[in-house]
Amino acid sequence: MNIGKAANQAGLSTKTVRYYADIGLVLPSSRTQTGYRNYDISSIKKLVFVKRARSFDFSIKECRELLGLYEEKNRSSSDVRKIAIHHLEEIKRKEEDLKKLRIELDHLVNACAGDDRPDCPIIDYLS
Amino acid sequence: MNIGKAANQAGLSTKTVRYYADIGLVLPSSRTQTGYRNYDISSIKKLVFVKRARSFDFSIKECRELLGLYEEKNRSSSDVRKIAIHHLEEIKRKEEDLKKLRIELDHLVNACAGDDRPDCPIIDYLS
DNA sequence: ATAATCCTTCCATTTAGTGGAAGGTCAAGA
DNA sequence: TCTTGACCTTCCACTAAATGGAAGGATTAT
Repeated sequence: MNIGKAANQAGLSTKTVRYYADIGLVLPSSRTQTGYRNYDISSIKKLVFVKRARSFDFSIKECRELLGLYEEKNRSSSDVRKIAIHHLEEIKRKEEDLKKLRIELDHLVNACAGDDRPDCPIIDYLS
Repeated sequence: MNIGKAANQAGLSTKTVRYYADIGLVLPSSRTQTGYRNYDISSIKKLVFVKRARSFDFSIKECRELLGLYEEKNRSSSDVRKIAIHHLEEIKRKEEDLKKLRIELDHLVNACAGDDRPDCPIIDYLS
């Protein structure tokens, strides 16, 4: 399968699939004599896997690890879980941070008249 | 004041302060004959302002706008509020996204035994 | 005088792609 | 068979917001 079709199947852009090949994350199964990348079922499954993992905001590095475990049939689920928990903690931290920001910014926005006068609690707070 | 002291006052690294000067966000008030950047009180206040705005996750572009309004004494607070509201919406969206991710990933992590067997709901979900 | 600690500029690196240019390949229709 | 359009290739530049480091000049302290 050409890169275009493969990308389509995986819901990725050709640019992204080429990028994943460049960084050795998901290699095409082969190349044609004229240099076109070929993707077989197995490699497309890997593209889909990465696409899903990325949608969970796993980094490329983590995707690489998960993909390794995905392929390793005698893996330990604890290894997968470890990566997921670490990422989950990261997500929780970010969520907390955003929540704090949101609450504080919400206060400021509510305190601001938002009219044509210059007085502004938002500016005051930042000053 | 030298860049080192200025950065210290503002709670930023010299690298960052130099970067802000490079991109024209906060320029030093002058230069010595030998090329050292000078920061006066006013420019240090701007550094602090940017530092606080950045801590709210305002982008550099937004910081530039806010800084402009900060300096414009006959501003309308509505202009400030507009920027803040826009940013607030962005934060809310990100927070929502993270929440969804967190809940879903939490389910997966809980469903995973995390032992030495290969069976793994996390891998299954991504496959 | 010299050493330590500043400061300068410039270049590379980070993340995860995206955009575009220049040019080769392939399949279909006239 | 030729051409046209839609593929594909590689390579380079750009994004955001810094950060790290190298090479070398300036200042301060001993």
